[in-house]
Amino acid sequence: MFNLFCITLKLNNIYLKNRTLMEKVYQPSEVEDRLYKKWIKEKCFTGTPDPSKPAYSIVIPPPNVTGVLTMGHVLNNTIQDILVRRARQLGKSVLWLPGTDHAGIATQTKVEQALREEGKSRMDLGRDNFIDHAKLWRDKHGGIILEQLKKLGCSCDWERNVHTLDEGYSQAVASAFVKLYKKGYIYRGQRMVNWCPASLTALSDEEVIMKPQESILYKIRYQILETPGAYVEISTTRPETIVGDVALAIHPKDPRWINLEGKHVMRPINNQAIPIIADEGVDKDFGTGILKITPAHDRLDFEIAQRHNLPMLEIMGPDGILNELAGVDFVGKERFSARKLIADKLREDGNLIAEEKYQNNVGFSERAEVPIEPRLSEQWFLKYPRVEEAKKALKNGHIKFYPQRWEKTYLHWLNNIQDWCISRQLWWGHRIPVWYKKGKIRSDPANWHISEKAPSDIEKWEQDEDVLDTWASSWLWPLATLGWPDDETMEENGFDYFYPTSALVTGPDIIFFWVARMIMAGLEFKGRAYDPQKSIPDSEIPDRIPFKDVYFTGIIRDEKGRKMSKSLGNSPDPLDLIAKYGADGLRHGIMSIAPKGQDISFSEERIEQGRNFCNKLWNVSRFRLMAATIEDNSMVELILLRIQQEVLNDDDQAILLRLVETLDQVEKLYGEYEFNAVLQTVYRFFWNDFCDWYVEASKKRVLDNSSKNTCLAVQDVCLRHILLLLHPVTPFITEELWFLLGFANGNSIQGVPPGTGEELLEKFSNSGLQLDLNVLNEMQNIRELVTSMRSLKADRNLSNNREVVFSYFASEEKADILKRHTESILTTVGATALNRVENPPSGMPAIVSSFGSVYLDLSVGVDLNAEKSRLNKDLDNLEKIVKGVKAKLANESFTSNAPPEIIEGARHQLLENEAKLNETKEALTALGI
RNA sequence: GGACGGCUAGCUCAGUUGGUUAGAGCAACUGGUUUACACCCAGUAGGUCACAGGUUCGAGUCCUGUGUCGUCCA
Repeated sequence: MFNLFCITLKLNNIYLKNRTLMEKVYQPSEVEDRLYKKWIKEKCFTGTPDPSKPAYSIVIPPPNVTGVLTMGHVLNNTIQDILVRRARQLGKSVLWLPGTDHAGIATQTKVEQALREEGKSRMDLGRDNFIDHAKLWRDKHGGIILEQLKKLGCSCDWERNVHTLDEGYSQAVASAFVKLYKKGYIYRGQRMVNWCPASLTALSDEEVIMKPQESILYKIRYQILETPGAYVEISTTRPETIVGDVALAIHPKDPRWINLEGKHVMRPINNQAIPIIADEGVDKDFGTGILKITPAHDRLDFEIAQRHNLPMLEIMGPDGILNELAGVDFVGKERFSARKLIADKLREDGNLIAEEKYQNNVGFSERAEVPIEPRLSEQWFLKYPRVEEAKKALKNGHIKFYPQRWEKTYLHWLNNIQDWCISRQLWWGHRIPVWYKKGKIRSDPANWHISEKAPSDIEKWEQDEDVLDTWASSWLWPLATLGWPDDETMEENGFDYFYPTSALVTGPDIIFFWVARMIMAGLEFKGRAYDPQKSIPDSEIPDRIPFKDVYFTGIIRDEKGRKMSKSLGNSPDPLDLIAKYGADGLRHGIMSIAPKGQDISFSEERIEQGRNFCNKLWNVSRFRLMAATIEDNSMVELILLRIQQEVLNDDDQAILLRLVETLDQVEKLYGEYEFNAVLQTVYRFFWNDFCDWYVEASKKRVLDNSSKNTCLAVQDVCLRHILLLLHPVTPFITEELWFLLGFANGNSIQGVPPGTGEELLEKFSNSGLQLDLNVLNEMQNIRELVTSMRSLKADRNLSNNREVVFSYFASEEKADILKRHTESILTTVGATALNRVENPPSGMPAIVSSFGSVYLDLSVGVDLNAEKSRLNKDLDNLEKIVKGVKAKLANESFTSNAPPEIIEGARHQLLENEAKLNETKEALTALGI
């Protein structure tokens, strides 16, 4: 029995010992996985409406369900995680709502590609089978990215995860379509659209990327029928469309060609007489000023043809292959080979006058990366609702953009807005909720059934085959993820509490695709319905907008400045980086190089720095634990109780005052989304002030029982706040240390506010601690002195751990200050003595400081020439400064115009530098040269 | 063609209403195994702030123009 007791005790001791024995190098992987599991288990990320607290909500920009994590995601989601974690610390009730996007074209393309590898096409499967197949594929590959986000530490409410093809979401999409249709915003029409011959679908203008291309400009002659032997000349980059020509056009005010109007020319391919017309739309300055009109294959030509009642000759199929109307020679030819064939034929017939290299802009399909084809087709279009209100929401400051400059881009797009082609000839997506009477003409609205529900006599109807543009579902994201439009679901999800969301974090590349459209959707759908002709009252705008702040991140580029993309293969795998540097290291690294809205050039070295930072934090905590066991650190007030005012020295006061400053600066910077400045500020305080100075200076004091407790308590106060300030950026290590250093008392760091500088000062004074503000400036001078003294040693090749003796020559007043700081000076410089002398000693290397001259006592020989040249260099610099400031002060317009504090500063600067100048001269003399 | 952004140390970037001698990290170089950390410490060197004008007592900062790289729109 006794033995058993002993064994248990022993085991307990080992356990306790292991718990406080920290690894020499921080090992993130075990910590991160363990803590994430704990947080999930304790439901720390659950977003619950709590009327007693302010709400804070963010909806994730839904990544493509079948995508994988990229560096862009890392940046974007780290920022969101920082925001929500900070909000939790500040006592808000927080929801970060995650989800994924079905990504219509992108996913369908991938699935079809996989099918092709099996030798099948989607047509072989049929629509229903294909969709089942795609769903399986989605479920297999989908969600990988969500698991990756968890690895990164993202504190989303995973139980709320939404996918755009979920049933509820799909109903929201259908409902929005019906509502918009009923209000007259949606119409069906035969229009010129951007057609992607690879994906076989229409695209919106936003999905077309204009790229400059090296093309050939073909100059072609057409014979004028009314005057045999006479020709006109036109220029085109697309000769294959000649077979679809129905006219030539001139500008009505072009004197060169006005007499041609009404005459006819012979089309040089598939010979046929076509008229010459005059239209304002013709560009007089392009080529000869004569335009060939191919109405079915060009946007401008289509408009001109409509004005002149010209026939639409469609010569190309949806797949970009020429049809029988192109004539027997060209039917079945692909568009680019047809271009060559037709050019050859023209050349053969002598109708091709010239071929010139020509750079023009060609529209490419964003997804399929092939040139799009303007094509006449029947599609559904949306006339955007609430365009004016969307402008107003920004102009009146209800929505704020960070950085602000993106406002211009947003407003410019809204000012030039075009109707949105929302139908896509795909299967993967939200099927358009429109049914047509079987056997009747589809273009007649009398034969339409437009509703969220299929008609009851479904056998007499057939549903529109098309699906909606993915963005026409994701523009409802903030609404539908919170349950809109179903009242009961909205109530369940806390819609009224969490909407409008607090912030949106996204890239400026989707400002039109997504941001602007979400704003319009919010304005249109949130709250009561307004007649399209009636604008929404200003007072309602703040409740309807989907988010208040929009933070646009930069684009991550590689070392060569190229955008990181999967196709270039220049993006590292974030999971590899996490394995190598820890999620905290990655987060810290990426945030430290991400200035607000500026592009980021990625380099792995930065991530390494993030890891190093974590390791430093780990080790200084380890050092703290080695100095003494932790007492009750669960409240600042308890830590402060251990500080004795009479023991508190200038180092203590200075670091506490710097902490107060840092708290205020960081608070301000978080509010301005200046994350890299947050990190810079914390870095300076933590590394330069706390580790490099305070901890070093206190090493001896910790060994002295009279100062030990005070000194460690000051360290604890600093560490506690450093952890709190950093927690949003590096959640794992801060939580781990929060427990190890005894701040937790069983509770997570997550809900603890860092507090403001003012609050901390109040706690100091409540604990009877007085801090002298003058100490900060004085410590700055002391640290500069220490740097000079170290430099003096280093110049003599004395390693910083070699202890030496210094003496100084200074006024009574300065000497008093130096005496107060002797201990930390000796510790930090590595010296055994700092003695005041009555006269400047000769033959010793010296430095001149704001406290007077300091001499290094050397038993070893002094290189007099080296000393002399060093001091002369200082002298030159000082003379330059003194001369400059003197000139400034002698300038009457300066002394009469500049503010008093600037003049005072200049006078002070002059005095100080003159004193240094004199002392440097004396030091030179003292060297005896 | 229009709009916006960048150009500051070898590299990546700070520099917030114009105001004392322009800062940091990395890299380089020198020295260092002092009871935290070599993922570290100390020190050194390195910049005519893209260029040209202008405003001002004073410009990296404001204005005009130019160059250059990038993004978006047409």
